Amino acid sequence: MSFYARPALTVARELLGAHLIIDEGGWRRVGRIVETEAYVGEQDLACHASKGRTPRTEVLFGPPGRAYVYLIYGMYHCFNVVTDVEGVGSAVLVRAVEPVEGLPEKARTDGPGRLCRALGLTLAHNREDLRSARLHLEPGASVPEAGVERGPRIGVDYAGQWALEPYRLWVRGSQHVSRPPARGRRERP
DNA sequence: TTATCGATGGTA
DNA sequence: ACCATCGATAAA
Repeated sequence: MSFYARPALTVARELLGAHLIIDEGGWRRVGRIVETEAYVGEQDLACHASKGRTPRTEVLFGPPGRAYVYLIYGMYHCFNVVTDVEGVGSAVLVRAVEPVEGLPEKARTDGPGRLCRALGLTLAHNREDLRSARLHLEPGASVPEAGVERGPRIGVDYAGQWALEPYRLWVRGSQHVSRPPARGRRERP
């Protein structure tokens, strides 16, 4: 039973604090995951698997521990980790990391689109096995329960009641969590 | 500070 | 015709 062969919400929780490592093209970059979203299966109207098995979504139903990368709005990519057992179409979207290694000091890695741009993740990484040396995850310092905040997922208003489920998880107080306008209240020092 | 809008291309 | 986004711009 692998780390990924569990419900998306469980994996989303445990991915907080983990390191995302991409080592290819003579360039090693590492980010610490600070924000995730769980997409829990075919019944979840926000999950792409709810559209059924198509060439695009097939990877979601496949074995866990593979990458699901897709193009959104014609110009950005979103990086997901396929979760749960084979046959269940679920995944975890990585929404933000904090720069650890191999990234410009000014690089922004908050938000799924910006993080893929900064780390160089593209459709070329779709369906890639996450146990490879070039693209994998490693556990980092565990985030205590009190350090985890939860709320509704971003940008899935079309999903009706499913949009209200608190499947978005983030590390409390992280300066690298995405800040959508609706919530954009900057806490002062 | 919040609100609105357009870019841009795979997918169905 | 959508769309798990972002950045520019306007308004206040």
